[in-house]
Amino acid sequence: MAYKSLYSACGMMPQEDGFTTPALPSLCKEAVNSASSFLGHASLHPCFAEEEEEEDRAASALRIHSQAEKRRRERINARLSTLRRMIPEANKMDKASLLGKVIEQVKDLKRKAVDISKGFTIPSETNEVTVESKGGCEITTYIEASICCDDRPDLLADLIQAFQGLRVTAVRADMISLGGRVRNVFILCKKDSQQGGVCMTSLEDSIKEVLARIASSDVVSGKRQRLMQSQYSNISF
Amino acid sequence: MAYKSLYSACGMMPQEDGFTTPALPSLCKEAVNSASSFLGHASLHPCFAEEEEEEDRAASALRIHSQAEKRRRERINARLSTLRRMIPEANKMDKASLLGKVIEQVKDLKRKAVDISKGFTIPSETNEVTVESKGGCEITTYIEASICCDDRPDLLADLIQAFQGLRVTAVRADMISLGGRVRNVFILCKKDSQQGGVCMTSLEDSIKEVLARIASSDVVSGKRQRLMQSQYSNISF
DNA sequence: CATCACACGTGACTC
DNA sequence: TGAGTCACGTGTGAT
Repeated sequence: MAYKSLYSACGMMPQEDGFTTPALPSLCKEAVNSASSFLGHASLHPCFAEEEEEEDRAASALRIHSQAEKRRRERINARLSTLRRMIPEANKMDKASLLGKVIEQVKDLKRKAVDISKGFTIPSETNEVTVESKGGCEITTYIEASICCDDRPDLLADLIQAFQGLRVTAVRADMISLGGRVRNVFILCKKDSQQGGVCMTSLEDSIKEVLARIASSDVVSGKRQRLMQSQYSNISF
Repeated sequence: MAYKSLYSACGMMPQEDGFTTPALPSLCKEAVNSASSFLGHASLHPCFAEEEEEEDRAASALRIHSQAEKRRRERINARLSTLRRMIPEANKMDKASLLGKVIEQVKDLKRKAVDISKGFTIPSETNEVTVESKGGCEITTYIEASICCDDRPDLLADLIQAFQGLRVTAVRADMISLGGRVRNVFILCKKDSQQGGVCMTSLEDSIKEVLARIASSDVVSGKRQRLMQSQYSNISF
């Protein structure tokens, strides 16, 4: 009975959904016609006569099935084209390549978001100093230096003075203060382009040493009351 | 001739790829057998005899075609699976719903990234000062103040001093310096909890005035050479 | 029972 | 022409 499936409901072909579909004329109607005429030609067997009444039901079931499947395809393809609209220059790409680009995008956005919000972590209770060399471009290299310590009015001035003394300049700085504690993250690079003058690791060590000294010099009393005074701290991904 | 497509190469069914496929047995072989036997029954037409030799080629063409199509499906589904792995709790979702979630994720990440990097826009050529009251929580209100001007060594010190004079404190600060220009964004709140002491709009006006004065006081010569010294500036979405 | 979602094979089209 | 992509209809299992 499998050839019965050739009696599909190709009678209606909506096909007026032109968003990305190349509007195939779907020549299966001819196929059905030729096959049915051939079978009609071979309908000399009387054993096929009593199946006429259930063919209608089967045919209508197949028709609504194919319509549902078409709707499903349209749903998926609609999502796919809005996704294609969101990805730069993905207008003429395979579905697979498009999805690959989407994966890349999501990974990239997540990584960027984490990178950006790295310096936004809430200041911790313990003093912390990290110095880390970042890649940078081929001309200059960058150093990411972070310090987490008690806040005080002249902390920033001390840091600036320290950077000037080390002949590095901050091209990027993030500071978040919360209840007496502060966390600063700087992206530093060498001041004048005296590349290769001093060893990179020794410069990092110097920065680390200076920052540690600044962090531990709490002039004011150690602990102040901690109050959640900033809504800008809970950036979660 | 469309029924010729029933002679497909269902003889080999690899089907050993089980990652997500429920391993359908693909009963089209029965369909082919029944159909072919039926056609064999009706092969009383001698005009079908000379087509035997080209049926092999057509069959093999169909086989490699279906194999290629299977590979294509596998590629798409592999991307879909990795995408499903990246979206939280999308393990049991339709393809369409999964793609919807992906769209949502991408939009959300882009929006968050833009929100975060709002203060991180590259310093512009013209001086700009904006002061804007942000919502904050019910206890304190925040003021977002940004200044874009020429960079100079004591700019930060001037700003800090100005904020101290206005009795506001920065709970959050972003600074980006690019080629002699700098853009600073501060989230300010009143220093000691003297709420309602001064009118909010007059405080904003004072901040704006002070920042404008600081921005326009270029002690050094106006234009320095602009060099692209930071990779952290071109955050594009 | 119907409905839904999936994989499959196939015809049409493009490069 | 041959490899690759797409939409389509269909069979099938799950809910």
